[in-house]
Amino acid sequence: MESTDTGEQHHKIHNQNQISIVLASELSRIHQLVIQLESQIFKQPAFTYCTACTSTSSTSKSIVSQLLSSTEKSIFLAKSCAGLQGEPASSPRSASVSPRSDMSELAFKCQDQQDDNSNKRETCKKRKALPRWRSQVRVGSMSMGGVEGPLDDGHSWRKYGQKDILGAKHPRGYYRCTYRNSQGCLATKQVQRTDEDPTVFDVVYQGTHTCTNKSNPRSGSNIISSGSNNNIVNNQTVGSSHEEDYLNSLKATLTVKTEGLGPSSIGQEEAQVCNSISFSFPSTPIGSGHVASTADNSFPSGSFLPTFANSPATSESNYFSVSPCGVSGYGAGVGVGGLGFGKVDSDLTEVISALSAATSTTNSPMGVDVGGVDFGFDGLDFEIDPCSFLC
DNA sequence: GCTATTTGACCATG
DNA sequence: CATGGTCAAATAGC
Repeated sequence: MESTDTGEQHHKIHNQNQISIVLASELSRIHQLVIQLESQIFKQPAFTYCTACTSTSSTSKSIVSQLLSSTEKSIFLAKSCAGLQGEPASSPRSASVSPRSDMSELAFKCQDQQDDNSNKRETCKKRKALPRWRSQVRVGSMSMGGVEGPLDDGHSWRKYGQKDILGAKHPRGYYRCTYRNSQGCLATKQVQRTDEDPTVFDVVYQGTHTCTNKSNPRSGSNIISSGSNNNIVNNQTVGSSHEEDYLNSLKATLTVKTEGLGPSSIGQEEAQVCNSISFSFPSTPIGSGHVASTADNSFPSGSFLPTFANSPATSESNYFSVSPCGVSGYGAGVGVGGLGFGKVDSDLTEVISALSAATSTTNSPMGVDVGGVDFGFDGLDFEIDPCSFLC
């Protein structure tokens, strides 16, 4: 199998190097942007946070410092992957590749199991290898009808399950695209009411819409939180327009909170990263830690307008979130996600993919809003401002 | 009758 | 084994 793909692999490697070079360049840009952000932050008497945030400037300073450090590491890693500095550097995580990091493999495995196992289930229950991103949605806007008001994120969702989550007071609702069967749209989302604020829902989107049907987007909810995403693959175009809407909304009120974005692991702070996108790795299930929901099953089946605002920075999780922009196919798809660092460093690949997606938009006319970027390669937690993800 | 939701069970994963 | 994600039969609503 490998022998037959030699030429293709060479081509991939070549592309990988090129991409890595570009990545390094983009990371350098991020680095510069962080520096600019640093100067901007400390230029202002009071850094602007969302209402839910209470970070201190000292924390911000610390975070910026970490960002600078991490971006430098990222640049180094990218260059390493490009062969510019010899052996590719492996992230701390790369050594232990999550079994879920190789999604295409899972897909095949899934298929195999379908063949081997009984026909009890027609469909595979393996965790989906789809791009993910998280949003926190405030639905309590009185002017828009309150918590139970009609909400719509631009797509039709059908609830297919609900589950009580350990440690969460509120059950998590599982939704999939209404047009899953008719159009094969695999987009799903999980909705869970947050513990801190009953009007805030933590929405985790998985997969992107390939359906053409869209309901009329409403703007009743306030985007207060961030998107997160993992398993990034690039070139996603279909079905991402609503995410762009989110981002557009986001741009209007972008604020940043850097508290709690500390290095890896401890992460008990309920850092709410306003309008930032958090990157984590898929090796850890999402939302187990911070998606404390409060408790009520009344999830508007329809929709929430994901407001990229506060995402409980699941610093302990390996959740990798990024704007849906730039997210695309999966499995055999390549895109930047197919950077091809291969299984050797699939997690890193994801990071880089996301970063690439993020950095690809730093030239946005909107300017660069590097909300919170936590390139902690120790913990590999990334926080990137969604405004940078405009497609 | 059709479509959406609820809910218990099944299954993958760690 | 505990937990989370999904399925699908039962049920509800239009």
